[in-house]
Amino acid sequence: MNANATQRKDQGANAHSGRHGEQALEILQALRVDIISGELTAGSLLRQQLLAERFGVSRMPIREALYRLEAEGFISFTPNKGAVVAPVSAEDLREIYEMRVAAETLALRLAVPELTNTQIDRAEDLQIEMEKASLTEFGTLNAAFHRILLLPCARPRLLAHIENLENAADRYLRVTVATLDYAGKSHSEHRALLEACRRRDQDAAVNCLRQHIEEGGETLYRHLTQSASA
Amino acid sequence: MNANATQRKDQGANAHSGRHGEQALEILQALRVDIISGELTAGSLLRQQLLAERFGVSRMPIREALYRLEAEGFISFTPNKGAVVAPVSAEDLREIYEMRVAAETLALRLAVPELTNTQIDRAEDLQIEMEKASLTEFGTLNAAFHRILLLPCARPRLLAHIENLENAADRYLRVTVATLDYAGKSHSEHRALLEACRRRDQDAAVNCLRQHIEEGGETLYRHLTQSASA
DNA sequence: ATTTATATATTTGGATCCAATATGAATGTT
DNA sequence: AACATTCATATTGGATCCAAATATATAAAT
Repeated sequence: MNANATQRKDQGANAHSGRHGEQALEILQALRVDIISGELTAGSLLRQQLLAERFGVSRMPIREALYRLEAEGFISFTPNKGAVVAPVSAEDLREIYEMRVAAETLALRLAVPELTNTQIDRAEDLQIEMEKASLTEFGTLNAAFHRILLLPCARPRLLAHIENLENAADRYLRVTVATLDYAGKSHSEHRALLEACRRRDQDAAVNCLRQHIEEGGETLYRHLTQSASA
Repeated sequence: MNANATQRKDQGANAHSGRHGEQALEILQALRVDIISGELTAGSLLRQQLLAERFGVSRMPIREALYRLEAEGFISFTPNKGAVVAPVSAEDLREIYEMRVAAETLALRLAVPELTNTQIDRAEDLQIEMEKASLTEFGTLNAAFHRILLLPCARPRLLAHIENLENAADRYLRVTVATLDYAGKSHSEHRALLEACRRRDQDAAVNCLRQHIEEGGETLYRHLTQSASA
C-alpha cells in the first residue's frame, strides 16, 4: 500500500496558522497522527515533494519534520532513497510495553507522594466520563487519566519519554481497541489504581499500574500474533 | 561563555569523508561530543553560519544535525532566535540516573538468561583492562563493559534509549570522574555484577546494577550540589 | 544623561536551485 | 526470451537566495 493519505490537500488550514517557525511543528504533529492512526501504513514511502504540496509549503519544513520523526522512531531514512514509515512487529509491541511498565511505574512511584486530593478527584471524574464515553473519545480520556496521575512526578525527561512510548503504543492500539472487551477490564483496573492513590500506597499503586499496562500489552500481543492482518 | 569551541576549523577532515547524505550524521556526532565533553557549555548559542564554516558545509546539514540534537535533548530551539545548549542541573542529573536504573535493570534482566560464557569472559577482560587503564580510556572501556552485558537483551528501542541516557549522563560525568575515588568502588561493583551473571542470577545481577548506577548517581549528585562550578 | 524612536545589520526560517544518486525504460546483445 | 547496457527521469541531499524576525547601533527628544 502506498502513501495515498497524502492526497487530501489541507494546506489551507495549516499553512497560514503559525507564520514563521512553526510550520514544521504542525507538520510533525500531522504526520505523527497519520502514522499512529494508520493512514500512513508501515513501509509507506514519504515523498518530500508530495508532502510539500499537501501542506502547501516547500520541502524545507517537511524535511525538518521528518528528521524529528526519525528521532522519535516513527520513520527511518535510507540515504538517497528517502524515508519510510517504520515497520510494526509483535516484538516491537512487546518491547514498547516492557519499557512503558518500567517508565510509568517509576513515574507513578515518584508521583504518588505528591498527588493532591484534587488531582485524584479530577482523575476519578475522567474515569467516570470514560466509562460512559464512545470509543473515539476513549483514547484521549484514557491518556488524560494516565497523565494526570503521572504529571506530579515532575520529571520532564521521563514524562517526554513516556509520551513517546504511548504514541508508539497507540500505533498498535488502533488495530485492536475497537474489537476487544478491553474497556471493561481497564475500568476496574483504573478504579483499583485510584483507590491505591487515595491511600497514598506507592507499592499498591505501582503494582496496579504494572498489571494494567502488562495486561493491555498482553491483549494486544495476542491479538497481533494471531491475526496476521495490519 | 560563548560558543568558541566552534573556532577550530576541522572541515578538512570532515567535509570529504562521506560524500552524499552523511555529513549531517558526522556533524551530529561532532556536536554531541562537544556538548558531552563540555567544549560547548550550557547556554551556548549555536550559530548556524559559524558551524557551517567550521565544518566547511552549508547551513543545511547543520540544521539537520541540530534538529536531531534537539530530539536527543542536548539543545533546545527558541523560534527565530536559534538553538542553545540545554542547561544542566542537579534535578536533571537525578532524573537521568533514575531513568537509567529503570532502563538498564530492565535490559539486564532480559539479557542475563541470554548471556553466553564467551560474552561474560569478554566483559571480564574489559574489566581487567579497565582496572589498569588511564582515566581517558576508562570512559570507553566502562561503556563497552556495560554494553556487552546489555546487548543480549535484543531490544533495539531500549538499547537506543539507554545509549541516549548514558550520553546525557556523560555530560555530568565529565566534571567529576577525574577528581573522585569513584573508580575503586566501581571496580568491585563490576566484579560482583560479573559473578551474578556467571550464576545467571537475574535478581542478584539486577540488584548489583541498580546499586552500581544509584551509587554513581549519588556521587555525582553530591558533587554537583556542593561545588557550584560548571 | 536617559530614554525613545528609527534605521541598520545579523540571524533564523523558508523557497528555490543545483548536483549526486537511484529508479526505470528503452535498446542492444547473446 | 533473458540479460546487460545506456539513457532518461525522478528524488534526495546540499547550496544559495530571499523574507520575516530579532538584535544592535544611531539619532532625536525630553
